[in-house]
Amino acid sequence: MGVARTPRESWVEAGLRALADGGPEAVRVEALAKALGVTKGGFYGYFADREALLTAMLDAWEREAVDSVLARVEAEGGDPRTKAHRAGVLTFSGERLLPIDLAVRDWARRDPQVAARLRRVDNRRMALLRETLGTVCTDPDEVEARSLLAFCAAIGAHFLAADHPGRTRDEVLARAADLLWS
Amino acid sequence: MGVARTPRESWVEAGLRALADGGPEAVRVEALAKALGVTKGGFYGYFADREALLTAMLDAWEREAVDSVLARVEAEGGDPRTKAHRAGVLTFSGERLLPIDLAVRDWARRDPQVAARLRRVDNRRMALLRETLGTVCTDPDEVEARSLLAFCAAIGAHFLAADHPGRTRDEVLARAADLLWS
DNA sequence: GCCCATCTATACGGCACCGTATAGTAGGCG
DNA sequence: CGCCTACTATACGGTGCCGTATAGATGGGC
Repeated sequence: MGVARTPRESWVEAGLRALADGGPEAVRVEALAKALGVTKGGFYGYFADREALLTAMLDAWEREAVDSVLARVEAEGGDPRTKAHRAGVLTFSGERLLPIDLAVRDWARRDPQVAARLRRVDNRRMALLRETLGTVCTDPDEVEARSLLAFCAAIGAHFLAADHPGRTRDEVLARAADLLWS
Repeated sequence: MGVARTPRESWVEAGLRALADGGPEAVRVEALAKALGVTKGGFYGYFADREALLTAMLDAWEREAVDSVLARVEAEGGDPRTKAHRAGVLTFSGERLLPIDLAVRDWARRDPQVAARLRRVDNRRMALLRETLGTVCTDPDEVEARSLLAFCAAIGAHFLAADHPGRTRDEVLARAADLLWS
Protein backbone atom coordinates (compact mmCIF):
# COMPACT_ATOMS: atom_id res chain seq x y z
CA MET A 1 0.00 0.00 0.00
CA GLY A 2 1.32 3.37 -0.96
CA VAL A 3 1.48 5.98 1.77
CA ALA A 4 -0.88 8.95 1.68
CA ARG A 5 1.36 11.75 0.48
CA THR A 6 -1.50 14.20 0.27
CA PRO A 7 -4.16 12.74 2.54
CA ARG A 8 -7.73 13.84 2.74
CA GLU A 9 -7.11 16.18 5.67
CA SER A 10 -4.58 18.11 3.63
CA TRP A 11 -7.26 19.03 1.15
CA VAL A 12 -9.65 20.02 3.93
CA GLU A 13 -6.92 22.05 5.57
CA ALA A 14 -6.00 23.83 2.37
CA GLY A 15 -9.67 24.40 1.68
CA LEU A 16 -10.19 26.07 5.05
CA ARG A 17 -7.19 28.29 4.45
CA ALA A 18 -8.58 29.33 1.09
CA LEU A 19 -11.99 29.91 2.63
CA ALA A 20 -10.47 32.03 5.36
CA ASP A 21 -8.84 34.44 3.01
CA GLY A 22 -10.99 34.42 -0.07
CA GLY A 23 -14.43 33.12 0.81
CA PRO A 24 -16.06 29.97 -0.55
CA GLU A 25 -15.53 31.13 -4.13
CA ALA A 26 -11.81 30.90 -3.51
CA VAL A 27 -11.99 27.20 -2.68
CA ARG A 28 -11.05 25.89 -6.10
CA VAL A 29 -9.71 22.43 -6.62
CA GLU A 30 -6.91 23.35 -8.96
CA ALA A 31 -5.85 26.28 -6.81
CA LEU A 32 -5.69 24.07 -3.71
CA ALA A 33 -3.65 21.53 -5.62
CA LYS A 34 -1.15 24.19 -6.58
CA ALA A 35 -1.00 25.41 -2.97
CA LEU A 36 -0.27 21.83 -1.90
CA GLY A 37 2.38 21.43 -4.58
CA VAL A 38 0.47 18.69 -6.40
CA THR A 39 -1.98 18.42 -9.22
CA LYS A 40 -5.64 17.74 -8.70
CA GLY A 41 -5.15 14.12 -9.73
CA GLY A 42 -5.68 12.68 -6.29
CA PHE A 43 -8.43 14.99 -5.19
CA TYR A 44 -11.27 13.07 -6.78
CA GLY A 45 -10.21 9.92 -4.99
CA TYR A 46 -11.25 11.54 -1.71
CA PHE A 47 -14.12 13.73 -2.81
CA ALA A 48 -16.89 13.25 -5.34
CA ASP A 49 -16.65 16.87 -6.32
CA ARG A 50 -15.89 20.36 -5.06
CA GLU A 51 -19.15 20.42 -3.13
CA ALA A 52 -18.12 17.37 -1.11
CA LEU A 53 -14.96 19.15 -0.03
CA LEU A 54 -16.95 22.17 1.11
CA THR A 55 -19.10 19.89 3.27
CA ALA A 56 -16.06 18.18 4.73
CA MET A 57 -14.55 21.57 5.48
CA LEU A 58 -17.65 22.63 7.38
CA ASP A 59 -17.65 19.37 9.31
CA ALA A 60 -14.07 19.91 10.38
CA TRP A 61 -14.73 23.54 11.28
CA GLU A 62 -17.79 22.72 13.35
CA ARG A 63 -15.85 20.20 15.38
CA GLU A 64 -12.84 22.38 15.89
CA ALA A 65 -14.71 25.62 16.53
CA VAL A 66 -17.22 24.36 19.04
CA ASP A 67 -16.65 20.87 20.41
CA SER A 68 -12.99 21.41 20.98
CA VAL A 69 -13.34 24.94 22.33
CA LEU A 70 -16.22 24.20 24.69
CA ALA A 71 -14.49 21.06 25.93
CA ARG A 72 -11.38 23.02 26.83
CA VAL A 73 -13.39 25.76 28.49
CA GLU A 74 -15.31 23.29 30.61
CA ALA A 75 -12.15 21.45 31.50
CA GLU A 76 -10.36 24.52 32.81
CA GLY A 77 -13.42 25.84 34.64
CA GLY A 78 -13.24 29.05 36.61
CA ASP A 79 -15.28 32.21 37.03
CA PRO A 80 -18.27 32.57 34.67
CA ARG A 81 -16.93 35.72 33.08
CA THR A 82 -13.54 34.08 32.80
CA LYS A 83 -15.10 31.09 31.05
CA ALA A 84 -16.92 33.31 28.56
CA HIS A 85 -13.78 35.29 27.99
CA ARG A 86 -11.66 32.20 27.48
CA ALA A 87 -14.20 30.82 25.01
CA GLY A 88 -14.01 34.10 23.14
CA VAL A 89 -10.24 34.04 23.11
CA LEU A 90 -10.06 30.43 21.96
CA THR A 91 -12.60 31.05 19.23
CA PHE A 92 -11.78 34.51 17.98
CA SER A 93 -8.09 34.87 18.60
CA GLY A 94 -5.42 32.96 16.87
CA GLU A 95 -5.12 33.50 13.19
CA ARG A 96 -6.86 30.27 12.46
CA LEU A 97 -10.46 30.09 13.61
CA LEU A 98 -11.46 33.73 13.40
CA PRO A 99 -11.15 34.29 9.65
CA ILE A 100 -12.88 30.99 8.98
CA ASP A 101 -15.68 31.99 11.33
CA LEU A 102 -16.17 35.31 9.59
CA ALA A 103 -16.09 33.74 6.16
CA VAL A 104 -18.67 31.16 7.22
CA ARG A 105 -20.94 33.94 8.47
CA ASP A 106 -20.98 35.68 5.15
CA TRP A 107 -21.34 32.39 3.35
CA ALA A 108 -24.33 31.48 5.50
CA ARG A 109 -26.24 34.47 4.19
CA ARG A 110 -26.29 32.83 0.77
CA ASP A 111 -26.40 29.13 1.51
CA PRO A 112 -29.16 27.64 3.70
CA GLN A 113 -27.07 24.53 4.41
CA VAL A 114 -24.32 26.67 5.84
CA ALA A 115 -26.85 28.81 7.68
CA ALA A 116 -28.25 25.76 9.44
CA ARG A 117 -24.79 24.74 10.53
CA LEU A 118 -23.89 28.19 11.77
CA ARG A 119 -27.12 28.23 13.70
CA ARG A 120 -26.12 25.09 15.59
CA VAL A 121 -22.75 26.61 16.35
CA ASP A 122 -24.07 29.98 17.43
CA ASN A 123 -26.76 28.44 19.61
CA ARG A 124 -24.17 26.55 21.58
CA ARG A 125 -22.08 29.65 21.99
CA MET A 126 -25.12 31.67 23.01
CA ALA A 127 -25.92 29.04 25.62
CA LEU A 128 -22.55 29.61 27.21
CA LEU A 129 -23.05 33.38 27.23
CA ARG A 130 -26.52 33.03 28.71
CA GLU A 131 -25.20 30.80 31.43
CA THR A 132 -22.38 33.12 32.43
CA LEU A 133 -24.39 36.32 32.19
CA GLY A 134 -27.13 34.66 34.21
CA THR A 135 -24.80 34.94 37.20
CA VAL A 136 -24.69 38.75 37.15
CA CYS A 137 -28.27 39.49 36.20
CA THR A 138 -31.58 37.95 37.20
CA ASP A 139 -34.10 39.21 34.64
CA PRO A 140 -34.08 36.56 31.87
CA ASP A 141 -35.00 39.11 29.22
CA GLU A 142 -32.06 41.24 30.22
CA VAL A 143 -29.76 38.24 30.26
CA GLU A 144 -30.83 37.51 26.70
CA ALA A 145 -30.30 41.13 25.65
CA ARG A 146 -26.87 41.28 27.24
CA SER A 147 -25.88 37.96 25.72
CA LEU A 148 -26.88 39.13 22.28
CA LEU A 149 -24.98 42.37 22.75
CA ALA A 150 -21.89 40.49 23.86
CA PHE A 151 -22.06 38.09 20.94
CA CYS A 152 -22.74 40.88 18.46
CA ALA A 153 -19.77 42.78 19.83
CA ALA A 154 -17.49 39.76 19.50
CA ILE A 155 -18.51 39.27 15.89
CA GLY A 156 -19.45 42.75 14.79
CA ALA A 157 -16.18 44.30 15.92
CA HIS A 158 -14.48 42.45 13.07
CA PHE A 159 -16.94 43.80 10.52
CA LEU A 160 -16.71 47.42 11.68
CA ALA A 161 -14.17 49.83 10.30
CA ALA A 162 -14.84 52.80 12.58
CA ASP A 163 -12.06 54.52 14.49
CA HIS A 164 -12.13 55.51 18.16
CA PRO A 165 -10.19 58.76 18.49
CA GLY A 166 -7.75 58.57 21.36
CA ARG A 167 -8.55 54.96 22.10
CA THR A 168 -7.85 51.53 20.70
CA ARG A 169 -10.61 49.21 19.68
CA ASP A 170 -9.57 46.80 22.41
CA GLU A 171 -9.86 49.48 25.05
CA VAL A 172 -13.37 50.34 23.92
CA LEU A 173 -14.30 46.67 23.84
CA ALA A 174 -12.97 46.19 27.36
CA ARG A 175 -15.16 49.04 28.56
CA ALA A 176 -18.11 47.51 26.73
CA ALA A 177 -17.49 44.20 28.44
CA ASP A 178 -17.51 46.01 31.80
CA LEU A 179 -20.89 47.46 30.96
CA LEU A 180 -22.34 44.11 30.01
CA TRP A 181 -20.97 42.24 33.01
CA SER A 182 -21.60 44.98 35.60
CA MET B 1 -28.12 61.20 -30.89
CA GLY B 2 -29.36 57.81 -29.90
CA VAL B 3 -30.97 57.57 -26.48
CA ALA B 4 -29.29 55.62 -23.69
CA ARG B 5 -31.25 52.38 -23.65
CA THR B 6 -29.04 50.86 -21.02
CA PRO B 7 -27.38 53.85 -19.39
CA ARG B 8 -24.44 53.77 -17.09
CA GLU B 9 -26.59 53.76 -13.96
CA SER B 10 -28.29 50.59 -15.10
CA TRP B 11 -24.99 48.77 -14.97
CA VAL B 12 -24.19 50.20 -11.56
CA GLU B 13 -27.65 49.26 -10.35
CA ALA B 14 -27.41 45.72 -11.65
CA GLY B 15 -23.93 45.46 -10.19
CA LEU B 16 -25.15 46.46 -6.75
CA ARG B 17 -27.93 43.90 -6.96
CA ALA B 18 -25.43 41.21 -7.87
CA LEU B 19 -23.12 42.33 -5.09
CA ALA B 20 -25.98 42.24 -2.61
CA ASP B 21 -26.81 38.66 -3.25
CA GLY B 22 -23.61 37.06 -4.35
CA GLY B 23 -20.72 39.17 -3.18
CA PRO B 24 -18.18 40.93 -5.36
CA GLU B 25 -17.32 37.69 -7.15
CA ALA B 26 -20.87 37.63 -8.47
CA VAL B 27 -20.46 40.98 -10.21
CA ARG B 28 -19.65 39.63 -13.65
CA VAL B 29 -20.06 41.69 -16.76
CA GLU B 30 -21.70 39.02 -18.86
CA ALA B 31 -24.04 38.00 -16.04
CA LEU B 32 -25.15 41.60 -15.51
CA ALA B 33 -25.76 41.94 -19.23
CA LYS B 34 -27.98 38.90 -19.20
CA ALA B 35 -29.84 40.25 -16.17
CA LEU B 36 -30.39 43.50 -18.06
CA GLY B 37 -31.56 41.64 -21.14
CA VAL B 38 -28.64 42.92 -23.16
CA THR B 39 -25.24 41.71 -24.21
CA LYS B 40 -22.08 43.15 -22.80
CA GLY B 41 -21.50 45.14 -25.98
CA GLY B 42 -22.27 48.52 -24.49
CA PHE B 43 -20.64 47.95 -21.14
CA TYR B 44 -17.13 48.86 -22.20
CA GLY B 45 -18.35 52.18 -23.52
CA TYR B 46 -19.04 53.23 -19.94
CA PHE B 47 -16.36 51.38 -18.03
CA ALA B 48 -12.76 50.61 -18.82
CA ASP B 49 -13.12 47.21 -17.23
CA ARG B 50 -14.88 45.28 -14.50
CA GLU B 51 -12.78 47.00 -11.86
CA ALA B 52 -14.09 50.41 -12.93
CA LEU B 53 -17.64 49.21 -12.43
CA LEU B 54 -16.83 48.02 -8.92
CA THR B 55 -15.46 51.46 -8.10
CA ALA B 56 -18.51 53.18 -9.54
CA MET B 57 -20.73 50.86 -7.50
CA LEU B 58 -18.92 51.79 -4.32
CA ASP B 59 -19.21 55.48 -5.17
CA ALA B 60 -22.95 55.15 -5.65
CA TRP B 61 -23.32 53.11 -2.48
CA GLU B 62 -21.32 55.56 -0.38
CA ARG B 63 -23.50 58.46 -1.53
CA GLU B 64 -26.75 56.63 -1.06
CA ALA B 65 -25.88 54.93 2.20
CA VAL B 66 -24.49 57.91 4.06
CA ASP B 67 -24.99 61.30 2.44
CA SER B 68 -28.59 60.65 1.60
CA VAL B 69 -29.44 58.95 4.89
CA LEU B 70 -27.75 61.51 7.12
CA ALA B 71 -29.28 64.37 5.17
CA ARG B 72 -32.74 62.97 5.67
CA VAL B 73 -32.13 62.33 9.36
CA GLU B 74 -30.89 65.86 9.93
CA ALA B 75 -33.78 67.28 7.96
CA GLU B 76 -36.43 65.53 10.01
CA GLY B 77 -34.70 66.25 13.30
CA GLY B 78 -36.24 65.07 16.56
CA ASP B 79 -35.09 63.37 19.71
CA PRO B 80 -31.47 62.07 19.67
CA ARG B 81 -32.53 58.47 20.17
CA THR B 82 -35.16 58.94 17.50
CA LYS B 83 -32.55 60.29 15.11
CA ALA B 84 -30.24 57.34 15.72
CA HIS B 85 -33.12 54.96 15.33
CA ARG B 86 -34.29 56.58 12.11
CA ALA B 87 -30.75 56.43 10.71
CA GLY B 88 -30.68 52.75 11.55
CA VAL B 89 -34.03 52.15 9.93
CA LEU B 90 -33.10 54.06 6.78
CA THR B 91 -29.80 52.25 6.51
CA PHE B 92 -30.58 48.74 7.60
CA SER B 93 -34.18 48.24 6.68
CA GLY B 94 -35.53 48.09 3.23
CA GLU B 95 -34.30 45.27 1.08
CA ARG B 96 -31.93 47.54 -0.74
CA LEU B 97 -29.18 48.99 1.41
CA LEU B 98 -28.79 46.30 4.03
CA PRO B 99 -27.56 43.42 1.87
CA ILE B 100 -25.21 45.75 0.05
CA ASP B 101 -23.85 46.97 3.35
CA LEU B 102 -23.22 43.45 4.60
CA ALA B 103 -21.59 42.42 1.35
CA VAL B 104 -19.32 45.45 1.46
CA ARG B 105 -18.30 44.57 5.00
CA ASP B 106 -17.13 41.13 4.02
CA TRP B 107 -15.52 42.49 0.89
CA ALA B 108 -13.60 45.06 2.96
CA ARG B 109 -11.84 42.27 4.84
CA ARG B 110 -10.06 41.31 1.62
CA ASP B 111 -9.67 44.59 -0.25
CA PRO B 112 -7.90 47.56 1.35
CA GLN B 113 -9.55 49.99 -1.07
CA VAL B 114 -12.96 48.86 0.07
CA ALA B 115 -11.82 48.86 3.68
CA ALA B 116 -10.81 52.52 3.43
CA ARG B 117 -14.19 53.40 2.02
CA LEU B 118 -16.08 51.46 4.66
CA ARG B 119 -14.02 53.23 7.26
CA ARG B 120 -15.19 56.62 6.03
CA VAL B 121 -18.77 55.41 6.07
CA ASP B 122 -18.60 53.80 9.49
CA ASN B 123 -16.87 56.81 11.01
CA ARG B 124 -19.71 59.05 9.94
CA ARG B 125 -22.24 56.65 11.36
CA MET B 126 -20.30 56.31 14.57
CA ALA B 127 -20.25 60.10 14.87
CA LEU B 128 -24.02 60.14 14.84
CA LEU B 129 -24.21 57.43 17.48
CA ARG B 130 -21.67 59.21 19.67
CA GLU B 131 -23.63 62.42 19.40
CA THR B 132 -26.95 60.88 20.34
CA LEU B 133 -25.58 58.68 23.10
CA GLY B 134 -23.74 61.67 24.48
CA THR B 135 -27.10 63.00 25.56
CA VAL B 136 -27.83 60.12 27.93
CA CYS B 137 -24.36 59.56 29.32
CA THR B 138 -21.57 61.89 30.34
CA ASP B 139 -18.45 59.71 30.58
CA PRO B 140 -16.86 59.87 27.10
CA ASP B 141 -15.34 56.42 27.46
CA GLU B 142 -18.74 54.99 28.23
CA VAL B 143 -20.31 56.87 25.35
CA GLU B 144 -17.72 55.29 23.07
CA ALA B 145 -18.36 51.84 24.51
CA ARG B 146 -22.13 52.17 24.18
CA SER B 147 -21.81 53.50 20.64
CA LEU B 148 -19.65 50.59 19.64
CA LEU B 149 -22.08 48.14 21.22
CA ALA B 150 -25.00 49.76 19.42
CA PHE B 151 -23.21 49.68 16.08
CA CYS B 152 -22.03 46.11 16.58
CA ALA B 153 -25.57 45.09 17.43
CA ALA B 154 -26.97 46.74 14.31
CA ILE B 155 -24.45 44.95 12.12
CA GLY B 156 -23.73 41.80 14.06
CA ALA B 157 -27.37 40.83 14.39
CA HIS B 158 -27.38 40.08 10.68
CA PHE B 159 -24.34 37.85 10.95
CA LEU B 160 -25.62 35.85 13.92
CA ALA B 161 -27.69 32.74 13.51
CA ALA B 162 -28.57 32.11 17.16
CA ASP B 163 -32.13 31.61 18.35
CA HIS B 164 -33.79 33.25 21.35
CA PRO B 165 -36.20 30.71 22.83
CA GLY B 166 -39.56 32.31 23.50
CA ARG B 167 -38.56 35.63 21.98
CA THR B 168 -38.00 37.14 18.59
CA ARG B 169 -34.71 38.67 17.62
CA ASP B 170 -36.41 42.07 17.35
CA GLU B 171 -37.71 41.80 20.89
CA VAL B 172 -34.26 41.03 22.20
CA LEU B 173 -32.77 43.87 20.19
CA ALA B 174 -35.37 46.29 21.55
CA ARG B 175 -34.41 45.29 25.08
CA ALA B 176 -30.76 45.74 24.19
CA ALA B 177 -31.48 49.22 22.88
CA ASP B 178 -33.18 50.05 26.18
CA LEU B 179 -30.04 48.98 28.02
CA LEU B 180 -27.79 51.11 25.87
CA TRP B 181 -29.96 54.22 26.02
CA SER B 182 -30.93 53.96 29.67
C1' DG C 1 -34.71 61.99 -45.82
C1' DC C 2 -30.04 61.66 -44.48
C1' DC C 3 -26.13 61.73 -41.40
C1' DC C 4 -23.93 60.43 -37.44
C1' DA C 5 -23.26 59.54 -32.68
C1' DT C 6 -24.75 56.14 -29.62
C1' DC C 7 -25.95 52.07 -28.36
C1' DT C 8 -26.19 47.00 -29.60
C1' DA C 9 -25.17 42.09 -31.22
C1' DT C 10 -21.85 38.90 -32.56
C1' DA C 11 -17.54 36.82 -32.85
C1' DC C 12 -12.92 36.11 -31.27
C1' DG C 13 -8.66 34.67 -28.41
C1' DG C 14 -7.39 33.90 -24.01
C1' DC C 15 -7.69 32.13 -19.40
C1' DA C 16 -9.18 29.59 -15.31
C1' DC C 17 -11.73 26.21 -13.67
C1' DC C 18 -14.54 21.59 -13.36
C1' DG C 19 -14.81 16.66 -13.67
C1' DT C 20 -13.12 12.48 -16.29
C1' DA C 21 -9.90 9.33 -18.30
C1' DT C 22 -5.65 7.24 -18.51
C1' DA C 23 -1.03 6.18 -17.89
C1' DG C 24 2.90 6.42 -14.74
C1' DT C 25 5.27 5.92 -10.15
C1' DA C 26 6.26 4.41 -5.48
C1' DG C 27 6.16 1.59 -1.53
C1' DG C 28 4.29 -2.32 1.42
C1' DC C 29 3.46 -7.23 1.23
C1' DG C 30 3.75 -11.82 -0.06
C1' DC D 1 11.85 -9.90 -6.44
C1' DG D 2 7.48 -8.72 -8.50
C1' DC D 3 2.66 -7.60 -7.62
C1' DC D 4 -0.88 -4.63 -6.34
C1' DT D 5 -2.73 -0.71 -4.35
C1' DA D 6 -2.62 4.07 -3.55
C1' DC D 7 -1.36 8.08 -5.09
C1' DT D 8 0.23 11.19 -8.92
C1' DA D 9 0.83 13.65 -13.48
C1' DT D 10 -1.01 14.70 -17.79
C1' DA D 11 -4.36 15.41 -21.16
C1' DC D 12 -9.05 16.27 -22.59
C1' DG D 13 -13.75 18.43 -23.49
C1' DG D 14 -16.78 21.59 -21.66
C1' DT D 15 -18.13 25.98 -19.54
C1' DG D 16 -18.11 30.65 -18.09
C1' DC D 17 -15.85 34.70 -18.00
C1' DC D 18 -12.79 38.84 -19.63
C1' DG D 19 -11.61 42.41 -22.84
C1' DT D 20 -11.38 43.62 -27.91
C1' DA D 21 -12.93 44.20 -32.52
C1' DT D 22 -16.27 44.99 -35.77
C1' DA D 23 -20.47 45.45 -37.99
C1' DG D 24 -25.48 46.40 -37.48
C1' DA D 25 -29.43 49.01 -35.63
C1' DT D 26 -31.76 53.22 -33.84
C1' DG D 27 -33.29 57.66 -33.37
C1' DG D 28 -32.28 62.88 -32.91
C1' DG D 29 -30.60 67.01 -35.47
C1' DC D 30 -30.36 69.37 -39.73
